[in-house]
Amino acid sequence: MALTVKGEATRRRIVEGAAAEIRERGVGATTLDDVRARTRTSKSQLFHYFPDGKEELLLAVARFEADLVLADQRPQLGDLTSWRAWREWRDTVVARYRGQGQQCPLNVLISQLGRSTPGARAVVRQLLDQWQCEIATGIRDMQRQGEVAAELDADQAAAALLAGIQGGVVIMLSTGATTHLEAALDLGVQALRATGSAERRPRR
Amino acid sequence: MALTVKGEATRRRIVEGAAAEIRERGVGATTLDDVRARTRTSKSQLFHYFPDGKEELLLAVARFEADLVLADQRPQLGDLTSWRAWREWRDTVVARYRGQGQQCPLNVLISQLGRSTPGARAVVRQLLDQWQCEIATGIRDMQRQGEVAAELDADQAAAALLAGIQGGVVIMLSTGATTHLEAALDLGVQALRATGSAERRPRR
DNA sequence: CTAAAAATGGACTAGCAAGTCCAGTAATGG
DNA sequence: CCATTACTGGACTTGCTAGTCCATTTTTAG
Repeated sequence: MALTVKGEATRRRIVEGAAAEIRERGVGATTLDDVRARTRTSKSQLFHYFPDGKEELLLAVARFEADLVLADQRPQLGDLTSWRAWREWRDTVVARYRGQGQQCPLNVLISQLGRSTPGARAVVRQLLDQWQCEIATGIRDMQRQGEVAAELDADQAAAALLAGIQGGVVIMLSTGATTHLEAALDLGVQALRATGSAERRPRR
Repeated sequence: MALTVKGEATRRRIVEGAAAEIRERGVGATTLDDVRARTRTSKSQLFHYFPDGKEELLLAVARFEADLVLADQRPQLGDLTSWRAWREWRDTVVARYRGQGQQCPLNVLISQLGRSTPGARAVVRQLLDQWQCEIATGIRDMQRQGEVAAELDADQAAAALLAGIQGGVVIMLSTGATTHLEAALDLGVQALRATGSAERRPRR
């Protein structure tokens, strides 16, 4: 079943429309008919491009959203090579999540899509993995520059930072404020910097 | 509509059964018939005790779960008056979430119930508020003892810690591991302690 | 140009889930 | 007691949603 140019475009339109619909109304409230109406397609088209129906479509949406989440942090994430870059990354993340409010790809993916099927869960795991890996790479770079203590476990620190971001976003969706997200990022980065400036007085 | 003793018991049975069902299968997959079967009740009983139907029942479940989340952290939370107590609290939280695996009241509340109605969202907000407040109280206590730097913003630190916990739990639900939760708690507490032992060299 | 493959439209089905209704049984209180 | 109120059982209705089916149009490739 090779896709023609037209078919490819239709398929993309369906995925993007479904993603938008889900962001606006939640996965539970989104029906295939909603997607159909929004993307100006017919039932048969939906099942033509996603033979396994809704489940397959949701998986495609999950992949789409996962790509978006990381893309939204480019180019800063992946180039955390100075405290200035860290600052810019922090600002980018905060601005992104403050701006989009309730319509959050990350939340849709992790809390809604990621719960349903093993496939979607794998997509989530891969996203988290990559995300954490890029943060850890940034930390190691700062260690190489002597800005962060060499003894510090970069993976653990990246894990904590990532957890703070996830939690900050989750909380934002309930409170509407980015306070917690900012606190987690600010204190997380601050803790990293502190290890560097304390180099002179090693504990052991 | 005053409740008799029997009525009270039935009502409670419904809420608890619904909560368990939702924890096991998710809110989206839980139907009133599931609850009915599990609690050995009839349709008319469900609507007798929750005239507004499913929505009202879900709100009751949300309140129930919110109480549980904090109760699970007692007595440590609310008595964070020594580093030993902090350590025990950390262990309690980790053990709880490691033990319950996918069946997580906190997640059900925040990610599933909290999305649906304004009422449920209010319940979530109140839970987070109280939680953060108790953490902040613990930090202030440590400040009074000189174990944490006095200049530190206790509310901001509590917010960051809370975000780390939320994120750690969310990540655990995708990965199955408590790595991130532990990293967030450990580094969070460690950062607090570090401010105390650095008292001698105030920055400004 | 023309057959095969891809894409599309939309009616139709089957099943499920929320909510309604009414009839009947316990409990309560004066 | 006995009338009123609370509680229970379960059949029934209504509406929606995923998924099916087939007829038709468009595109592709030889």
